[in-house]
Amino acid sequence: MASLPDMTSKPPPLFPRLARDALSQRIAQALTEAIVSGRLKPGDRVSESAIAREMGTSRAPVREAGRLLESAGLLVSKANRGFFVRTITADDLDSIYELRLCIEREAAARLVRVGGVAGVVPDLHLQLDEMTGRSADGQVIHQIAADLQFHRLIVKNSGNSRFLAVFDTLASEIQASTALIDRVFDDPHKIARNHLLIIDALETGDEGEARAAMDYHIGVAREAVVNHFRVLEAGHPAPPPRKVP
Amino acid sequence: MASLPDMTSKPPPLFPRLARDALSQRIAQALTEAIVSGRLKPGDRVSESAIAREMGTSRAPVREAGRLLESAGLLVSKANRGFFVRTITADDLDSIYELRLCIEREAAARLVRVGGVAGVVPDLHLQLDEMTGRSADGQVIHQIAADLQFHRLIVKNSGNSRFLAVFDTLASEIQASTALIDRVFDDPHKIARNHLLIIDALETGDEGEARAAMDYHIGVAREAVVNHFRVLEAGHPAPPPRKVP
DNA sequence: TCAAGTTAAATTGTCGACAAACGACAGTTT
DNA sequence: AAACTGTCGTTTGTCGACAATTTAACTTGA
Repeated sequence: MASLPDMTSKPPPLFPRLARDALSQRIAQALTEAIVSGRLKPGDRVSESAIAREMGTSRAPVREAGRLLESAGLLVSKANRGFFVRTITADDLDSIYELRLCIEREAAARLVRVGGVAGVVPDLHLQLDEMTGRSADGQVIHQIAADLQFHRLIVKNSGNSRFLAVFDTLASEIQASTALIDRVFDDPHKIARNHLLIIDALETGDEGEARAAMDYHIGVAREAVVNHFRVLEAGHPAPPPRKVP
Repeated sequence: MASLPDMTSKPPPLFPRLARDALSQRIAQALTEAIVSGRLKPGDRVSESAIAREMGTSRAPVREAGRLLESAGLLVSKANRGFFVRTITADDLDSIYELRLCIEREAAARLVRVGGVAGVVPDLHLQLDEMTGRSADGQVIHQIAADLQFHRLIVKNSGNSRFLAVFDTLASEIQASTALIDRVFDDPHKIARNHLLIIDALETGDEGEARAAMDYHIGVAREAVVNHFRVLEAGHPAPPPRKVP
């Protein structure tokens, strides 16, 4: 369905009508890219005027982009001080993973309940290939992105839009925080095998199985990531904020 | 515990830091009040210029307030069209309550786990009094607010800051949607009794008991509210948007 | 009468400018 | 020497104005 050409509206949406408002969004995207890639580090100041100067726009759209990323959890704003890249502690990450666990556990169960498993399994396999492919060329960031995308597919197809909204927020925070990590935790093929277990659990058609698989999978990731950050914090007790354009 | 004076931090926050940025926030608060009180109805347009004219400010802070409420889920923005009061469907509410269930179930269990029950029970009883008091004078809106506040206390003291962040978003959406309701679902004293059951469960010190109590309590509310909205939707298939200053 | 095309009004997106607020540094006092 | 106070430069919060877009109102034609 939804594949028939729509005769009622204009013929070709050839060029995706780029709304004027897109300016804020493009700025937001550029900032996001800078954060998840690690060019902007936690605690760094994000100056409205500096960004505006660099990008050749006024401060207004930069401000909007900042607010956008603030609600996405990538930036924080101090009154009369401006925006700063959010500093994420190990405790924060633990809270994030605990919430993520609640969401994804239910999402997996819900996906089974509404009978949407068969529809997503092919996409899940595709995403898995992407994941192992990315890890081959040492692109840790892209590998993590593909990993999150795998989980996102499950959440999205669970049918609860709020689950997806929360997941997206958490995912961007996780992606941003893992920008500091330069090594993979596990052998890529082992990770792929773990994800296969999730698919298997989904295909049993048992809600309890699906929940349990998610519980285990995310629990493992949680422990690994949080521990990694705890030792990082032990080494860098208070990283001094850098001034970045 | 948590009752000893904290010697490590500054003594008293004697004067509460009043930031200049408060302007946007005051506008946001005024808009929120208008929405939850029902003066602004779902689908209504919220014009930047009109609001700015009325409040005697420029459009910039109004815009910020709009973005703030957008991330809070009270408004939606269409490109080049401005802000509109979010229309919430029965399905939306069902999704919201399902998410709320996930959060609060874990929050209750977590509260028990970290041993914070004794610290909040007195506050919970105070909030319960507030709730029954409000319902006496027919202030349904305030009663619902007090109800949400009760639940918020539990979430807040659970110790996971993300739980609270999500809950606050959901709470404001619930509060806004229930602005359309003009009658109480249940006898106030029955509601109070139901909340007492939650307190009892928390005091058993058993995580499973706490979870189960929340499951039941929120499940009942979910069914009542969602059903109420389904019949509302049957009557008002597509309420036409009103133009409001 | 209704439909489509055209014009006018209103509203948003963006811009540059101004004043208040903050952080830093220096000077003064105890 | 330490702490407080005053000044200075930088950055944000806010403002009014302009350009682009949408909405409506109006005209025209079948």
